[in-house]
Amino acid sequence: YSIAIPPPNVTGVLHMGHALNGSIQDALIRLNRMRGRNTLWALGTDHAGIATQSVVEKELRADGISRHEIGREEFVKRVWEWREQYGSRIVEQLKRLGASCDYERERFTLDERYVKAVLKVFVALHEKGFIYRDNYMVNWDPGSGSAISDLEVENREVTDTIYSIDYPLEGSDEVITVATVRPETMLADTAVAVNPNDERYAGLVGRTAILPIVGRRLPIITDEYVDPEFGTGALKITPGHDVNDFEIGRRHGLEEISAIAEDGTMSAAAGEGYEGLTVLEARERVVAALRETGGIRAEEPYAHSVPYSHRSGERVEPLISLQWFCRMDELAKPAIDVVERGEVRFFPERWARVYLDWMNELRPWCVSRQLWWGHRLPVYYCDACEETVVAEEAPERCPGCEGELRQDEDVLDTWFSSALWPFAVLGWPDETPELAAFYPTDSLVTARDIIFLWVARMVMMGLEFRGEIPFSDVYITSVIQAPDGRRMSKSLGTGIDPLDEIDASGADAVRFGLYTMSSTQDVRYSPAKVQQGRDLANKMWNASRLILLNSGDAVAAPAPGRVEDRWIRSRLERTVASVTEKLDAYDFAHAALELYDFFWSELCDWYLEIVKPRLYDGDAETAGNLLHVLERVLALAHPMLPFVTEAIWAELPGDGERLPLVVSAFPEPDEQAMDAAAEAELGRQIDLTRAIRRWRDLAGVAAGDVLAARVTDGDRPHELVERLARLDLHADASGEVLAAVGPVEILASGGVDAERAREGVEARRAELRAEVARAEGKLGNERFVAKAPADVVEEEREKLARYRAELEELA
RNA sequence: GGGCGUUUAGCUCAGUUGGGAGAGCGCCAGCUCGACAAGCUGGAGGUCACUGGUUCGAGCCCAGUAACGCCCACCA
Repeated sequence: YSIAIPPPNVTGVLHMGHALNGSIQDALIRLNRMRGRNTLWALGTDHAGIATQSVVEKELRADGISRHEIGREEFVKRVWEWREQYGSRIVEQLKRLGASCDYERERFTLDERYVKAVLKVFVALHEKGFIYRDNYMVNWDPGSGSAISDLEVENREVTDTIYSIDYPLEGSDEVITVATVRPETMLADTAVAVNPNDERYAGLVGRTAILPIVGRRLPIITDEYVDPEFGTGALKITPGHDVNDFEIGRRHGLEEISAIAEDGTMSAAAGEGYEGLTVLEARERVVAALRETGGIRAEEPYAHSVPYSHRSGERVEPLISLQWFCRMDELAKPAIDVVERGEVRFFPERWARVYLDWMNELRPWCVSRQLWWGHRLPVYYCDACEETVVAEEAPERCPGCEGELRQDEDVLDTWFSSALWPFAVLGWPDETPELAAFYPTDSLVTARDIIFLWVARMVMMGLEFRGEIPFSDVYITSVIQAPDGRRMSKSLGTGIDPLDEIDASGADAVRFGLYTMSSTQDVRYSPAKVQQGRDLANKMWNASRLILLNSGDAVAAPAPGRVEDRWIRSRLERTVASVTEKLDAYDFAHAALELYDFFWSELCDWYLEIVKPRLYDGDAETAGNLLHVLERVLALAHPMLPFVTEAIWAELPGDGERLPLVVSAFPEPDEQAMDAAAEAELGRQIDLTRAIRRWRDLAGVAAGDVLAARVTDGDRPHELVERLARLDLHADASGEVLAAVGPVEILASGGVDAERAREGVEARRAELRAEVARAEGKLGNERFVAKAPADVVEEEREKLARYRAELEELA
């Protein structure tokens, strides 16, 4: 059984997402390890190209140094130093959570062997023709000075001014009006397009417009892309700076002018008076120039979505750039199949649809980044003969002309290396024993925001390079929001540090809280659930102390005799079965809550209270039964609450051969111990106890008072009722009967206010009458009796009989 | 523009195949009962967003409406 951890960034610090994710993976790993499976939780960190480079760059800048001053080699050296110093922070933090990763085998995506894997994949995909170099429109992030992929772009709603601009027609006084929110891009316009079916412009097609300011002649062309309903129905075409215009330009063979340079300023192609200006300055100047000539017909505010870099937060500049791309269509096909066939399953299921919808629309992936920190492309150019060599090992000389070779400056997108994680973390491309034993992995536990960035690409690469799926289950965790429902974020000040929570309440408490919060939807962080976990851990400790301090020399052994002993074991085994089932189904919330209910209510509130007197008397059978239950419930709880269970486990009696709980056996539900009769019998005693307690409260009987009572018929209540409901069944049985609760008649005695008792009884009678009326109404409905299933009707009749009986008894 | 999710007790959330609405916290009342006040006992509190439909019966199924949230998308 294996899990490859989603490798945290080396720059990362543990946040609530990691804590949830780690708690879940750890429960799965511990569960399967205890089941005796050969288990690996592979650990490692991600070099995180842009993030890490920015952190180190920022540090340098604080010292007044730019990375360009010290050069690439020195800069990369500094990043490695940074990584040596801080890179293991998050790993240490995972330990505090109790994550039982394989810390001995920690990997890093820039390890020597990992680099080998990345280069091998790049070269192989290049040989297949999937990876190629092209001059193409990319998302340029001026913040990081690099191209980024479509997935690293986020669209934000922005209100800009939309300008309607008149382009004069050549040889006429007429104009054609186009609209734009980016007037500065007109400097690179090379056409005007209209819809082929737009009759308004039919006469203009084939004529020429004159680009204001610049004076360039623009052909008026037709393209289906243009929406005649939108604006004037005429569209200025800027193939160099707009994705759609680029496509249209390629369709029509238009000139591609790059008026904006990669540094975010206007290039020489923008023309005199514009070169060197920032985009915004250029915009102002273009608008001013147009105003002067009356070229602006209208300007109005316009809300639209604009691409921003997910990394740097700067506005993305679409521009044409020479980059390396990876064609995805053929890689996607098998990756679609395995999800459609259910070989890779998503939990919750609906994410499979999201995955498939995206996979069916895959466009080429821009994999090159203009950074220094990362896997440098294994691509070598010969300036002498223009040969390009793609090879894992750098060749000495150009194979064509023996000339000098120059390695490509770019590095790969970080997600390119992460895509190999499930097999590269196990040592691929070497055929290691780990790879043989643990690939494919079992569960991938991750957040939904990287389904495309990471999950999909791992499936594609796993199938391409191992011929096998990388994992069979993908569990998508909830997103944990701040308690007020906002995003948890550092900048908003809404973040909650899991380490602070661990300090305050303990790792088990935080884990329990996170399990109960986990859901199929987003949830708000609930400090109360963490407290519930802290209380449970505390309860486990105290209950264990009670048992261990009073068990003498007893050894764990199920006691056969008493109904309550059989009852608790039956409840235990059902809990074992149910909690296990929930864990296997990734239903951690119910697993945790069912454990809580069993331990708190059934074991502590009822069973311990029932057996206390015998335990104090040194009854070995009772102590043995308790130890038996305790051992099993500790083992059951261990995957979720490792610390407190292990600590108690160490205190259990034994001959010193007891293994640590972490490597002890996980309990299998024992069908033999499930005892419906015992459960029914004790259920009756508990109901009766609670009914009498309720009566006492209604009647205002002081908590400490023992009530005189007697039993009316042969159905004698168990002695536990007498004690837990504080009755004296051996008192003088001749007093006035104040009330009958089931088979128990409560007699008048000094401490009871008879009048108030009557009120209490009357309140209960009113409840019962309402229930009787409800049941009678239902059974009086002929159609219900005729159409409802027989067992439902029968059940209703039994209820009615029961309520009538109690109503009569309650004199 | 398309898709997905959510709407249940004051708060945060559960509610399996339709068959008398649940938990934790909070609230009220009462408890030094030899593990635990981070505890024990009892209790109050809900036209399950809205409208219509199917059904003997709907929190659950169907259709629609509203609000909130998320994802995807090239409309100047």
